[in-house]
Amino acid sequence: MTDMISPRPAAPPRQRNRRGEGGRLRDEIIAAAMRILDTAPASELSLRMIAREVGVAAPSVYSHFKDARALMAEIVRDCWAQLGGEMSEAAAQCTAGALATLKVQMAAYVRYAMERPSRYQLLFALQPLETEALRDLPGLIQPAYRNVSDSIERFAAEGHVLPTVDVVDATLLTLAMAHGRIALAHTAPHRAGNATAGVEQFVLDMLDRIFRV
Amino acid sequence: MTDMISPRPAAPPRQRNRRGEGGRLRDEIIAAAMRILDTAPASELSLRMIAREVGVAAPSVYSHFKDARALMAEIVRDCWAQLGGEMSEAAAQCTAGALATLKVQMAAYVRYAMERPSRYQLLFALQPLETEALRDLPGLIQPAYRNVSDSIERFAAEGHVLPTVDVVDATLLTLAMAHGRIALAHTAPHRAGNATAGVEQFVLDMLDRIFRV
DNA sequence: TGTACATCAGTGAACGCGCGTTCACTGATGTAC
DNA sequence: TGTACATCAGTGAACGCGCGTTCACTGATGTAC
Repeated sequence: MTDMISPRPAAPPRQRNRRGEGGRLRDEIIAAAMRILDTAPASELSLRMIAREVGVAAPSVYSHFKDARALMAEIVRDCWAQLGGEMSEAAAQCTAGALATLKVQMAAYVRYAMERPSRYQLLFALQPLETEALRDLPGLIQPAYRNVSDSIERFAAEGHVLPTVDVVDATLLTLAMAHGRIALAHTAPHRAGNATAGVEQFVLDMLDRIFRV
Repeated sequence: MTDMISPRPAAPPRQRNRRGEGGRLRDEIIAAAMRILDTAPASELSLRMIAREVGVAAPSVYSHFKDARALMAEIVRDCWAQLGGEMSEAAAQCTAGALATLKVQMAAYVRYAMERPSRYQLLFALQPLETEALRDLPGLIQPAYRNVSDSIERFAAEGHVLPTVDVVDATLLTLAMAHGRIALAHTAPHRAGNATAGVEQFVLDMLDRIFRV
């Protein structure tokens, strides 16, 4: 009964790209991976599964990615970019002070993590890949990290005293607190307070308390 | 070069248990799993690998565990118990106030997570298992959770005002902060401050600031 | 305008791997008589 | 004290699965003449 999870429906028949447009497949592959992550756990993602979702034979992937690892690395990269992008977008809408901006950014962070759990989990599952393709990890995290540290720096510039010795520590505290709370929610999704709204509320409350105005 | 990770050495020849002592194998299996987790990532743990480490044929495992899932669940269970146990042990040594006890407990938590990263990661990797064998998850986390919430309750009883609305939230904040910081360290192990001592320092500092005396 | 041809996008079959699981079995060891 | 036998601890071979990867290939399409 528990195992009667619906198998992925077969991809619709696909017509091949026109002559100089083979590059489109690359985008289709990434898009298919994202689609899979919307309904399956990150651990199920595989080259063959992605090829199936696109509606293409497995070897076709090799025209666009060196190997499975490179493909996965690219997907991770894109997820980090999405997360950073959504945080920046949220910040851009916010004209209030630094703390308000930080809260808006972190609300976007929480929503990404809670609404696309598999994508979010992939961000921290890169151990097996790390060895080569993701040497530039710091660069990947950068967009998300920067969103937070910029706001905190602005917060300090507004004349507030930080709850930590420096901006780096305050940034780590902010991200650690949010990531930790999210991980607990993901581990026990049905507990009270572990839905998106509850986690978002928790994180925003904590930001208020940590950076008490 | 990167892939030249030493393969696990073959297990020494094993002599079978005596007549009524077949049950010993069960313990050997769990012990072997723990040994594997000392050097391999949690994702590599498998029934066959464990059997190999014990020095026994794969089917032998089935005399003691219903299937691979039940085996994995038992391992997770044991890891939670270890973590809770080490926290309690640390607390027992501490005769000072509630905050000092909490710090000692969380220091034990951080050390477990940093020194046995694969075991720690297994604690939060139970998604695939969760469906049945780990319905009692709250019960598993309990020992670790209880350590923290008991100390915080004592802290409040000492007359201090909590930094959150209630004990539950303060417990979540404490665990989320620590877990999040640890996860960041695990994701980028070679960054400055991400060694055991750095993470422990961070967590203890934050506890001081969160529960500022 | 028609045709030969190079190129491009993608295929199908096969490989070896490690996995979980099943099955019929083996051989040592303790026990009953 | 000796022997037949049941039981127990564990085995070996085989299964199907999905995976990543390789290889030689096919067939449509645009281009050159």
